[in-house]
Amino acid sequence: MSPTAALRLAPLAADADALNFCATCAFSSACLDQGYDKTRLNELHILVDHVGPLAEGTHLFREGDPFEAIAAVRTGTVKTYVVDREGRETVLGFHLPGELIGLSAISRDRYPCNAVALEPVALCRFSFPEIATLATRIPGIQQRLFQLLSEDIGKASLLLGDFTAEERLAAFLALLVRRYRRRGLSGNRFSLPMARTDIANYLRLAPETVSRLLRRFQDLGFVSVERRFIEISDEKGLLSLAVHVLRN
Amino acid sequence: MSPTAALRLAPLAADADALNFCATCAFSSACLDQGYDKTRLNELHILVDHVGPLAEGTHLFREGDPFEAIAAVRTGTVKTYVVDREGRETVLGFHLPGELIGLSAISRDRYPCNAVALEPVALCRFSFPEIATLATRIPGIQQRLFQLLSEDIGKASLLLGDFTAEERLAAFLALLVRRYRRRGLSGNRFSLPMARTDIANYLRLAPETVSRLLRRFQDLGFVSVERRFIEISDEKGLLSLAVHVLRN
DNA sequence: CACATTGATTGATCTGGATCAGGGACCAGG
DNA sequence: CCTGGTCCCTGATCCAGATCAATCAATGTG
Repeated sequence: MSPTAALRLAPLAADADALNFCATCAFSSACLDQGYDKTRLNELHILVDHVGPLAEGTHLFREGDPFEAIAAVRTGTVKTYVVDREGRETVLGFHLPGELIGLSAISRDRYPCNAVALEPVALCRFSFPEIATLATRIPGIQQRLFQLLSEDIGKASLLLGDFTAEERLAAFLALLVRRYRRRGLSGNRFSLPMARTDIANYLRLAPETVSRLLRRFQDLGFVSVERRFIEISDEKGLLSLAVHVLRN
Repeated sequence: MSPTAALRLAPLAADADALNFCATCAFSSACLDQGYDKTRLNELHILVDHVGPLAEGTHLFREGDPFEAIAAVRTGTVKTYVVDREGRETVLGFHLPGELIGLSAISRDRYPCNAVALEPVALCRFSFPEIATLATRIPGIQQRLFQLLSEDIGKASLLLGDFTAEERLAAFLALLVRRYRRRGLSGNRFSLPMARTDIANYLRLAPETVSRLLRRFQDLGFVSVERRFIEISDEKGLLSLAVHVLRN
């Protein structure tokens, strides 16, 4: 598969393995939660294409590519970003296992940004037209799609307000912990999949500022950082710095 | 109607007037565009509740209110915002005629923010559960809803990147022009419905900075500002300042 | 009318975080 | 082993925009 065509639609492969995984992914779990029968679940699974693993650095799509599919991250981390004409990069988000990519493309016919694997990535790919058609027959799917789209609207919270660098980075880390934990992964001890520069471009900071703040958080005893490895030793402390951003 | 319950569902009033207006609003225009027959259009219109006019300062909903309906602005301007525990306000957006409010509440059962009328406002209100049900029967409606939700995901573009105050304010004004024009309103000469403070809280600036920049834009000959009235005399000029933000 | 209130403007000063500059740690390839 | 290339860290300086402060214009209000 060519590097830039990971979300290009391929012949469907609804094998036992894909089916098994997809019982844990966003859509089919919506079905299971609501007790849909096996026949309907199969209707869903036939739409799912199991992609990857894709090597670090592989682009899932690039800005302007025709929109064909959305995807759920199965393993690994995906960065979405845009680049301005001066070559400066704005990171739009990081997508961890269990999270969706490509929702913002639904309203256009092209992807509005780039998506790249930060580490080896496996995906569940869904043809959007097909899943939308299915959604007209299975209300649970439609409802879940509305929910997922709506969730994404409010996602940028830590970037909206006029917060300090310290508040934004603390919130970023605290949210990472929460997101990993929600998916059953280790929340307090993990490897940051993205470079300092990526964090900086996401939080609108200089990479130097990210470095200095991580050092400060470590001096405060909230985390310990060793290259890309981070251990959250005082989550409460982090949350207390992030309280204005997270508002709870 | 009580001030804080403007989006509370009331007995449906699908009178001739509402029906006439709603031929211009987001959902029914989706139907008309796709040539749906009159029977189906009536199915849609029966769900629409025609609200207002609501006086300036009236809250359509407050953070934490139970989510019941989304709404399209018919006339006037609505500001959505959140307030942190120190009382500082973050403006999430301004909603002009033809634009939707409440989409970010779909994924929860409560509104995640406040919405207030900045000038007298008239709305089209839709019960979300009912329109979702209708969407399972009319694919055009479902598709339009997916589109509208998806559009909102990418909306925050001018707040994401690390742009200068000048770039953000120029982009804000240029987008206002574009949004008014799209709805057939005068794009080059209009009244800013929001206070300087609101613009500042939206763009993460101090109100003083907004004042100074408006003055600078005036000195550059791009606009002329007189209290809340603004005339865009050199749109190209504004766009040239905003080019990094708008990326086209 | 005088008087208070609210929003906008302008000037003076301060500062958080960017930028500039220099190293150091780690890894890959030869 | 060395060597070049990333990525990361740390210190010194600088500046865009915040903050502080004063004034002014417009709109009530009794």
